[in-house]
Amino acid sequence: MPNYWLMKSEPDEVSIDDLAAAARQTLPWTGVRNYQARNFMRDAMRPDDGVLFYHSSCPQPGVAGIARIVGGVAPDETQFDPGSLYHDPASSRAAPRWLQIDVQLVRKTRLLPLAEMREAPELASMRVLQRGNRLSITPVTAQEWAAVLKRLGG
DNA sequence: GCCAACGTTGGC
DNA sequence: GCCAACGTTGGC
Repeated sequence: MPNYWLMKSEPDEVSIDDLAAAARQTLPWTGVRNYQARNFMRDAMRPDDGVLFYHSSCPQPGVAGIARIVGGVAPDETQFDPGSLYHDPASSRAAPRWLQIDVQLVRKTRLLPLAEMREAPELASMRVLQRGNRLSITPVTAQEWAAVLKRLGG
């Protein structure tokens, strides 16, 4: 049985349209620098898991599309790149600290705004909506997944 | 730009 | 291990 996730991305960096334009509509999810989020990738994410692609830190935050996990985890290449914003000088190829996983577009949807999510009783339990949540990757229950898809119209 | 909330760092 | 200081996230 697949798991479900919500993954935040700043559209200025990687938007749903960037994912749609990528080769095979697939991009490596790089730049995660939080251990809890990393551990989700390492321990719990599996190919074919469902992903709610969420736009954050932008004029219209919310779910912008559906994606899925493809392939397995690998060292996040940006941690080794001194020119990257995500460079981590404390990490090494011998003992990589950060991981990436490939995400493939399933379909772009209408934008489901954060404000609408907050008003929806059936979404009230979503981890991303909990006070103080800052995780860039959060688990989504099967019930929440179904409710979001229903609200997105399919 | 503001600021609440949280995670990390580092001195002790 | 404690905890203050600092940095980051992210909505508004």
